[in-house]
Amino acid sequence: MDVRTLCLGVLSLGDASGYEIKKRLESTFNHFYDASFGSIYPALNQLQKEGLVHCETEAQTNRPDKKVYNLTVDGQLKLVSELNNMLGRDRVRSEFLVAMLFSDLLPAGRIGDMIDRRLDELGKLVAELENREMKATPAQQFVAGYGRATYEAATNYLKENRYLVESEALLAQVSSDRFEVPD
Amino acid sequence: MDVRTLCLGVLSLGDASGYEIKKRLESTFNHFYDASFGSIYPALNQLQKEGLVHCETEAQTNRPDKKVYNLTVDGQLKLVSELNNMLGRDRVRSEFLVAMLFSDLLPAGRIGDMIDRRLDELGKLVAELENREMKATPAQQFVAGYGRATYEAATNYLKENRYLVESEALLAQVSSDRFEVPD
DNA sequence: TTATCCATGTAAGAAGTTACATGATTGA
DNA sequence: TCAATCATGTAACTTCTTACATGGATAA
Repeated sequence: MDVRTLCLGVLSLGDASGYEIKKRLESTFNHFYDASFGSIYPALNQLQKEGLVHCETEAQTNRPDKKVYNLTVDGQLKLVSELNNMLGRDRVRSEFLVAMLFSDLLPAGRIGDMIDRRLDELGKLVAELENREMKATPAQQFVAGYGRATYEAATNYLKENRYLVESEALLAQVSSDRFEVPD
Repeated sequence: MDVRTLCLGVLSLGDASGYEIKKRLESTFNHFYDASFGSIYPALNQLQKEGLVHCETEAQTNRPDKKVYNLTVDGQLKLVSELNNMLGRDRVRSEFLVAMLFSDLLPAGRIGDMIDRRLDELGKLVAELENREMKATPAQQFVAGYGRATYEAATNYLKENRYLVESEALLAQVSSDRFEVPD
């Protein structure tokens, strides 16, 4: 999945400029995909060259012309074909889990802070997704609900199991076999 | 988080060669990080230049010498410092969710297949994590359990809500407003 | 008055993957 | 007989991010 396909997807929901595509990614794909302007603008130009999108320019005063893109028939077909080939596995990059894995190298208080921060983030994500589920098509509800379900599970898990990485007693046992504390 | 820090982390659990680091990533970090040989070997050489790891070469017959790495004191300090700065957000890349978001552009049967495949993958991940939780330190249990909790939540969610993207009736309503079916 | 919104684009750089080179041993 | 395991490394390539260029209008 590259930014080009992502743009085709957003455009299938309605015509948009590069700027608007970025905004819509933030509000709809937020929790499982994103892209910067530096990748979106070149992607759109390339899609246009390939005839997958069509562009109409609206003149504007005091700022660059707004270029509104829409899918061509070829673009629609391309999107469907890409969707059919989405067999890739999900990939997660979690600095939080890395830190937790090595929690015995950090002070217990620091771990507690990290978990609190994470719970806070999860709470915000859940609230946002709940809100999003209201004004959405069934497919959008499904995807937002999927995110909410996993975030809620993560929240509960953290609350119930944080003692595993915060207990000084457990930590001492393990870390004595690791780095020796210098004098 | 780059591959260099990942290598420092694995080495903090015990000395290892580049090859072994890859294997341990697969068995321990599998569900939230990975790296290829093409990034691990250069990372180790760079870490050695910086004095963060030390290397001992074991001669072998019929294959390249095995280079076993271990953390230096500087390496240990660097790892702790990196762990303290892990404030980055989790990022998920899910082709599955992208496909679901645009499910009204695909035949309902295809969506069903994708969900079945996904349930299968999730089942395998849960089984593997359950197994891993047995023979692990508290921190490793915590991280494996976190993964298991979210995968189980995803599994239940998919089973209970798949109708949202599989129902032909719902699909027809929505997609009639999107692409027109050509003759 | 400072930040954010709008609006597009380029260039340099970071960070990684894939594919290749080499090649014996072992298990299915 | 075919694939996987062990073992390191390089080079080409892909892909994306960050920072910059430009700059008025508007909201806090």
